[in-house]
This record gives sequence, structure tokens and C-alpha cells, in this order.
Amino acid sequence: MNEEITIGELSARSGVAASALRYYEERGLIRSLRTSSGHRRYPRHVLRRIAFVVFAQKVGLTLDEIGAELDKLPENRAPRRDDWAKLSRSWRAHIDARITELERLKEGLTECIGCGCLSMQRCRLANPGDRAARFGPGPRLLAGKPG
Amino acid sequence: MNEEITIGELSARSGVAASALRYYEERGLIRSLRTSSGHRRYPRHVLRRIAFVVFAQKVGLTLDEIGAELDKLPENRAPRRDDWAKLSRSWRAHIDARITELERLKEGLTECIGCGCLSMQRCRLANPGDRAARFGPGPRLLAGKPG
DNA sequence: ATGAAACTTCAAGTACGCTTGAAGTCAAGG
DNA sequence: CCTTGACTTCAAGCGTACTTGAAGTTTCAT
Repeated sequence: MNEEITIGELSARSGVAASALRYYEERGLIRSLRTSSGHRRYPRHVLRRIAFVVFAQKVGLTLDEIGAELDKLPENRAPRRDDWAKLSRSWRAHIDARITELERLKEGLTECIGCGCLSMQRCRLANPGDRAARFGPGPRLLAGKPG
Repeated sequence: MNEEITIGELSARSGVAASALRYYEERGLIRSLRTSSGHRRYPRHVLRRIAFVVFAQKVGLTLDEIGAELDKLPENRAPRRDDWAKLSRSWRAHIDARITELERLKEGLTECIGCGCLSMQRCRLANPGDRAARFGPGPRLLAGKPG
């Protein structure tokens, strides 16, 4: 059994396209060893790292945010279960915040439709926090951001 | 009191940039009348339409989806409260679905961290639905999509 | 030894939801 | 009348998260 796997194998096992894996590496989310000829070789434990990335994306984190989280893992040794557990706690807060926001939207939706106030400014729901108002260009957040 | 307002005024009242309003018009989400010289004039009730767009975006709908919703409004008369109410019911389902998904993620997160199975394939949470797996290029959904 | 499959880098393309800038027109106050 | 600000169109740019393609190299099975 090989200790290290190729990018093709990693892609197959993770379900993440090889091009995406290269992109993650470029972004600093994962690292690879290289053979003498320049081909990437991955230690198996990067699978967990990738799993983390995939999960965290579903939760709504950007790759930058995910990178910041991953940077909290210990550098000098393989991350253990409790290392991952520590990371995961922060997304729970993220998930909870997002759920709360959605519930607020839902509730307010009912309220506003009920009172007929579905108009800007007047309605306390149209703006508060204004999470979708980002800085500069680019697509607005689909999911909103935690404060 | 003017019955119709300029794009600048609409922008100020809605909090949405004029460039975005033009973009919405280009995308067919709103319409404008024109003065003889070509300047846009908006009937006041477009404010509601814009409010709807802003809300729906926060909920996680794309502009295309929002457009599809808006197309359900009656063409020949000004939309009434119950028209809006009808539309809003569909997002409630959307919101609920999204909340459910987040809760599933949260629950599974705990579970997976607990059992140490945070790895692809093995874990029933890594893939199910695979909502983030879109077709073709472009950014993946931050929020996931309803079925 | 050879041909296919897998790998490499680098540049450019893609979808979304806009913004920004150029170049020009229109409206309103002094 | 003239300037200032608001408006017009059109093209290009931006940030995110990648994919695709070109052009070349390496690995591997036959």
C-alpha cells in the first residue's frame, strides 16, 4: 500500500476535480510533495483536509475563511480528532447565526406581507445589518455573512 | 408630489445603486418609462418590486429565480397585497428547506467529528444531495440550492 | 520501444451580480 | 448663458471558485 497518492487518486477519492485540487494548493489550502519529475504526491491525511474544505463550503465559508481556519491546525504534527473538533466548533456558530438570520427573514416576511409594509426603509427587515451590502464589485453573497 | 421618480431618487429610497437598478432593468426585473429625452422615470410602486428583489436575494434566490417569481405577478393591474403574499409563500418553502439543510449539516458535523469519520465517501454527510456540485464553471453556491 | 493515459504549467474562459469609466446629453440654478 | 450635477449608453473590469485548453513531459502497460 502506497503511503502517498497521486492527484488523480485524490480526486477520485474526494470527488473534487484535479483542477480544483491544484487551485486549492495555489490558494494554500493544501500542500503536496513532488516526485523528482515534478508530479504531485499527497499524504493520505490531506483527504481529511479536503473533506473539511468541502464541508465548510457547504456551511457557507469562503476559501479565504477556510484557509484561515486550516491555519489553526498544528503545523508540526498530524492533526488529531480534537484539533478538528476545535475547528468545527467555529462553524457551528456560523451555522447557528445563519439559521437565526433565515428565521428572522421568514418571520419578518410574514409580518411584512401581513401589514402590507413590504417597502424599503419603513420596514425594519429590509435593511438591518445589511449583510448583503458588500464592498466593491463582485457577486453579492447568496448566503449572507455572519457579522 | 410627483407621481414618477428619477433613478437617483429611486436609488436613494431603495438603497440600491443606480447602476444596479439599470442592471435589474436590463435583466427584466423592473421596467421604466422614459422622458422625451430618454431619462428613466419610475412609478412609485417599483419600490415594492425592488424590496422584493432585495428580500429574495437575502433568502438566497438568484436574479433569474427572482425574475421568474416576479413574472407571476399580474401584468395588467398593479399588484395587490395578496399577489405579493402568494409570491412570498414560495420563498418560505425555500427558507425552510435551507434551514433544514443547515441543521442537517450541523447535526452531521457533530456526529462526524464525534465518530472521527470526517472523511469523504464514508460519511453520509459529505455528499448527500451534493447540492453544491453545479454544472460547469462559475462560483459554487455559498448557500446551497433547494432541490 | 511505443502509444496511451496521466501528469505538468500557464493563460484564458465562465457565471454571477454587479461597478467603473469613457464619452456624451439633459436639467436646473445663478 | 453657463456651469454643475444628474442622467444616458456601452464596454470593460472585478471577486469568487473554479474549468478548459494548449503545449509539453512522465509513467506505465504492452
